[in-house]
Amino acid sequence: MTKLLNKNVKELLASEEFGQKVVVKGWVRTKRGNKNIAFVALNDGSVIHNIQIVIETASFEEELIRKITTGSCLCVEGILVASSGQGQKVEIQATDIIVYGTADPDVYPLQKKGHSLEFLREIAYLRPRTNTFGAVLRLRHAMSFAIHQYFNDRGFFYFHTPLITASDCEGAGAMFQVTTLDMNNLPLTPEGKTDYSGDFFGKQAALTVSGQLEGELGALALGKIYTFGPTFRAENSNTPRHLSEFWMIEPEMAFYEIKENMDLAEDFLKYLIRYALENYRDDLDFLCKMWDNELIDRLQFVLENDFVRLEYTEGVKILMESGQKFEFPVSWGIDLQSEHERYLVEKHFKKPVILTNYPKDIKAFYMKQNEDGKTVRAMDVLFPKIGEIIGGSQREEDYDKLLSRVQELGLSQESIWWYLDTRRFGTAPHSGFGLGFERLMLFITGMANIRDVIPFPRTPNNIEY
RNA sequence: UCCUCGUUAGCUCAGUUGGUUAGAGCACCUGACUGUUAAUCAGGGGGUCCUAGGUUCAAGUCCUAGACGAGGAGCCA
Repeated sequence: MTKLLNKNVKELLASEEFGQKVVVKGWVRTKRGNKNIAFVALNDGSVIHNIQIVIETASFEEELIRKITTGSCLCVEGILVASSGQGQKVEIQATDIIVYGTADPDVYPLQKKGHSLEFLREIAYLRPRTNTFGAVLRLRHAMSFAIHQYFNDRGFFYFHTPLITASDCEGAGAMFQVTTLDMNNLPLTPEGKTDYSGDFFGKQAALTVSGQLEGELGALALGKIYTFGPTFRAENSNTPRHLSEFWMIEPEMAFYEIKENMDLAEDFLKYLIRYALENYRDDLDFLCKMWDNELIDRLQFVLENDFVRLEYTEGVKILMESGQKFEFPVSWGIDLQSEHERYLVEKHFKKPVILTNYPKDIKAFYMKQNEDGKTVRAMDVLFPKIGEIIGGSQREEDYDKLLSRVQELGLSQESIWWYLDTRRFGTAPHSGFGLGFERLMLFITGMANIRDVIPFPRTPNNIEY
């Protein structure tokens, strides 16, 4: 029995076992040639590059060769040889070909020439087969893996927070309701409101908008934890930076103060960038060439430079003294607009900026209050091109301070009694932050629209695939 | 949700002050070419000009409404 080398395209391209009999399976990107010889560029998703299959047409049925069109799927048996052509080092001289699946050229939407990203979004079920999405999706995997690796190596535990939560919890944005009630015949309370007592959970429930509050419980038991899971926002946001369903990484650390929190955020982001550059350079080079010529330089730059650490008050001062005309005027106490963040990051410092100590009135109730009575220990990491990539803070661990803040803001104590209780039982200083995974992917890939860094984007009015 | 722009062949787009039968490149099909590199060359087929109304002798072109898409803003990650 002949020994067959069953390797993927990535492995075959790196192989030098010329003369070896091999089998390769994949999808046809292009076919070209003439009456006597055909060249097929075959890709199996393992790597951005294709392997060239050389077909002496005389050795095969004409009908078989006709079936080999862009998008069709093949199993090719052949000999791995050094290429006599210019474009590649190795190629496969085909001896046997099975067409697993044809792709009728009249109706197959993907062509071997360029498509717009907007068009590819309309055929999201096929776009993973393109070079661009192959690269993006391999990098998406790489970043997922590197995130687990980073935290695992540093003693963090992966902590699973619930996706379905009681809905009247505080926090960001509108929520998607989860119910098994008959929407066409809702039970009503005597006051005429929906009666949830007969609903699946016996009360109103929704998809989570953040795992942070539960994550804090984990940190106050296991020390250092991180979450990495989907979150859901029912906001009607139509921008290149927002999704209705996105993935978030939320580390939470007992005994970390804001400074250590910042150090972790910076080290973490640099680790991920370095991981991509060192392990997925081919995909980055492709994306750099095709979509964003400054991608590699920008990644290198962020990697090599310290992030600027700046207090909100200082930032506001810089903005007010800048002489720059802003659409929204700057004064102490305002929430910074995109234009302000962009000015600080892209014009003034030309580096990533970590902005800290925001006015308490524009930040969440759980952030640790500073002694000045005006600010809280929040930190936002601002990146060039995409703006806020991380938001985090040291958490308020003092029960009375936290409770008074909850009351000030008129939040419902009943729904987060368990969260407040952590400050009654063995409370500890702790900190954490949230990283939007797709925001990270925008930065890593250089893609401009967040719908192009997730396989199946969920946005208002978009749920076909 | 607000503002701006857009929607013409499978894809990317052109289409002049409203005027005869709506064009190009690529893709596809046919043919040519002994090794191509998003192959090349020649020929061919392919259109609900987003939808519905309206103005006009005449609408892809002007008006109104709607649908969809993109960019910016807000919300945020």
